[in-house]
Amino acid sequence: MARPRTFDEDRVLDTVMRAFWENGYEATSTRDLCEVTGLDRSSLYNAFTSKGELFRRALARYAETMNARQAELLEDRSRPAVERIRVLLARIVDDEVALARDGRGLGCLTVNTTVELAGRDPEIARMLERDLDRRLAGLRAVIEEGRRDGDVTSPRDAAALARFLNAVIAGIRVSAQGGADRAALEAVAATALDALTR
Amino acid sequence: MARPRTFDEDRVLDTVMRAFWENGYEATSTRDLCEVTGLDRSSLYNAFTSKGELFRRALARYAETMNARQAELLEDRSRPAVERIRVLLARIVDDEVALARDGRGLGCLTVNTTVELAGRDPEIARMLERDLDRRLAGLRAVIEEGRRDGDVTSPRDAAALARFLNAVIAGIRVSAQGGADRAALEAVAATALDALTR
DNA sequence: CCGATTCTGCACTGTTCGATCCAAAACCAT
DNA sequence: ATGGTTTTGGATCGAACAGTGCAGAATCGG
Repeated sequence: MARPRTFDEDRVLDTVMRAFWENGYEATSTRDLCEVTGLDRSSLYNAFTSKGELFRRALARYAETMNARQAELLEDRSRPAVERIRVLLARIVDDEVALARDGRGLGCLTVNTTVELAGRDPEIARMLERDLDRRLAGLRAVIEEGRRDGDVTSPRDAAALARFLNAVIAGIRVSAQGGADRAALEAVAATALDALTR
Repeated sequence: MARPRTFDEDRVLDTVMRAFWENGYEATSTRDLCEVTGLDRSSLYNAFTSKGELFRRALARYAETMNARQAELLEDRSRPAVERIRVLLARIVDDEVALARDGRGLGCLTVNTTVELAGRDPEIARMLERDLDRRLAGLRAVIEEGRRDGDVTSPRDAAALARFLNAVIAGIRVSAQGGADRAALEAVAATALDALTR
């Protein structure tokens, strides 16, 4: 063994993730990353090999964290299934409002990355696709549960409704980045629920 | 008068717009723009002053074109109002499927720009906001019409439903960029309509 | 305390970036 | 044709980019 790291890898990843989240991949330079982490470029490259790899690590961590939070909420048996969906949407709205800067939400790193990179980076596209599949599966499970409870009255199949919810969530995120205020975002969320409980 | 342009300004703007649309603002270099337009950098700068200005011109043209297409459709009195909304969503799905490359949609330049630039470029944010207001107004008008016809049965106010539709459209666009196929996009569109006609 | 190993700071690489300069070519009105 | 004006291509600018090499500092097992 030899000289140990002076930084915590996960803490650095969180900081880096935030920078990419706020400004996107292309607009964030390795210098920017040094500035926000307080590390030198050597240390960064020594630990993460390249800007692209660092981004992939940060994206993976983001997806992991967010998916865990969502799963925890969606699998909470103490609430009816439809109520869990309502709370999920409410939390997304809350997050967008809370993280807003200059009246604009931050959006979601996976949505932002889908828009910026999925079309020209196959590896990123693959990561996003796996994450999407997991999220859709989680949503579908809750929707089926809600249907058994009698709360989800829409005749559409659960996969379609899951797709719909996922699209609405992306739409809420983009709307927040476009400057929509809390009331507008809540209206979108409430209307989306109407489609499930019609 | 003196030597005239050898290129058509609008044709160049269309080509440039397409490049920005496909790869984003940051990832498109002025060299790339020269390549796709066949022009030299001098000509580009002489006609459009800067990369940023060129982008703004291309974005304005995109928003103008798209808004005109949408307005034409939404104001078509030969169809019931709700039917017009259905056709609008169908066209968006069609476009995403038609313009797809490697199984991924192109998305929408205004959505892409909202995600990439709205948070850190106030002038772009202003442009997008004006465009959004116009689109929301158009949607609201059709929704109110549909309500008078008795087809829009949702009790939510028209502004909220317009916000909802706009968010769903963005969600469809992002989903297409994420690799969703035609069936998935159509499911999202159909489910969204359920919320208006519940 | 020492030797092996790893990390860190700084200088530096070559490349590409957006943007500019200038001379030559092209055009129009007269 | 000629003069005035604009466009065009090519060279070039300084700055910023992602990434590297290296010397020395730091830390471990022994």
